[in-house]
Amino acid sequence: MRTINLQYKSDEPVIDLVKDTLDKNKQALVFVNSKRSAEKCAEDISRTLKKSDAAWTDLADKILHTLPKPTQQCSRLAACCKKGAVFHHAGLHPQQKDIIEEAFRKGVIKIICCTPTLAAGLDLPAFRAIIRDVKRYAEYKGMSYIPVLEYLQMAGRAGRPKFDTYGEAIAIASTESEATAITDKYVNGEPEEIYSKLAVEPVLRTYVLSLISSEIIQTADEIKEFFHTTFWAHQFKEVNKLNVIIAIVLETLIKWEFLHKIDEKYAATLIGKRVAQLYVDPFTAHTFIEALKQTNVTTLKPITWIQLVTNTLEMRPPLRVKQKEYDEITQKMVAETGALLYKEPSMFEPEYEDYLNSFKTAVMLCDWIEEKDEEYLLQTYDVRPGEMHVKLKTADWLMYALSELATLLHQQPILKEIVKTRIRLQYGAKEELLALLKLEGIGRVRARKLFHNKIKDLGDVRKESVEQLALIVGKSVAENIKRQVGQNP
DNA sequence: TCTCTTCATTTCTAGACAGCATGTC
DNA sequence: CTAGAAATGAAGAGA
Repeated sequence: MRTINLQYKSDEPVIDLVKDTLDKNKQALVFVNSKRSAEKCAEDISRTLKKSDAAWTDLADKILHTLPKPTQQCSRLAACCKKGAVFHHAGLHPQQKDIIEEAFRKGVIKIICCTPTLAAGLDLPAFRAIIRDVKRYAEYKGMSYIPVLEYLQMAGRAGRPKFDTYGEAIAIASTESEATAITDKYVNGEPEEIYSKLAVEPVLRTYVLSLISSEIIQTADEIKEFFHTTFWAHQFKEVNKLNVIIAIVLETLIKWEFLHKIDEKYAATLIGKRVAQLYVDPFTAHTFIEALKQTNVTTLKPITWIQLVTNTLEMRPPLRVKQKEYDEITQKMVAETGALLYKEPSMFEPEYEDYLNSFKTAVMLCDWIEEKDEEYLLQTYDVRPGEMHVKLKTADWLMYALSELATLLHQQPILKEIVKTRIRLQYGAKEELLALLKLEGIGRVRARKLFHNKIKDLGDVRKESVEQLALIVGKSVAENIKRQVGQNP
């Protein structure tokens, strides 16, 4: 440790440190514990910065125009960017993340306020890593200290090997006692043991099925042997417990008809093999199959399939139903109950809350396929573009799995509906646009424009002149889609 | 009396990853 | 099961 002499001494240590960093013409990452804090912190900092720069204005402009319509988040980010300080967290649109990361690497952007995302994933070194929060909210625990490993990752961002001979990792304590706690736990302490991801039962299920399906292992003994040699067993000292879990997993996989057992040898069934290939949690697959079997009794709507997908482990964490929304969401759920294949658990069951949360996620996705824009989703559901992106990706993957299972079960009419819903999710478009979306180079925005101009399907595209089309979607796109419908522009 | 500002009190919410899969009636 | 931001309420200043 070394002592830093700061010429600034306000009651806001982060800002003092940032100013000092800028005086030295260096860069800093400021780590905070929530997305909101990251945004606010960046705003607070940018407010104290007076300089402006053409490069920053250019970046801000790019940031503002990554989406067809900028969200409030976009504007805030752009405003900060004009002063050379930005925020970064999982809610940002992937393109905006790229812009920021690149600008920081080039040294254009000097300050990033971020959540721990930035420390774990990519390699973005800075002269200073300012760790403002060493505590973070954890459910049932309140504010609690983050793992040592995470601290080390953040601290490890300090120092740019090519530019600096050293780096500074600075943790901020608000009291003396907190300062000693930080020193003991993080600076002098040992990182806690990492436990393998296999520890989670769903993952074990998936692995067991996949190993048996690919005939790598077949007998119970081989299975045990396999897992005992893994990293997981190494960490997880209780061998008996491991065996018990494996036994349970095998039993349930047989019950769900993904495995069968002949002469002490396990083998995957036809469906089991497909599930293994799809790489979804067998439990998810099982619930999908059960739902697909009983679809003839209900009214089927997009929300039917969407809820099926949102109510899975893969889609965790779901959106959270906020206090204010509670009544509204409950009412909606009652209204849609005829279209839902997972029925709600009793209000007194512990899973009721989870059920509502996943239902809210489903409702949000339904708004997306009704062509609501990102700003609306942000305001209404508090989903930011980046989180939306992740949700859509997993939802798409699960919808694919669902459609494959429907094929396997010979549910042709249902399959059609599922596929439609899947495409609508990919594009965020209403059903009426599906025909146009088949064209390459046409997404939700252009399809909507065309539709608005009475061009509603491929036949209409054929009938319309290139010149007319060009007025709507631009010359090159117009020529492109004309070619796609088999005409020479 | 009304509007705007400031300060105190209450209410509300809170990070993020990897893993992987195709073809359409 | 806590910290900090946002929302709300109450009090004060000025026209």
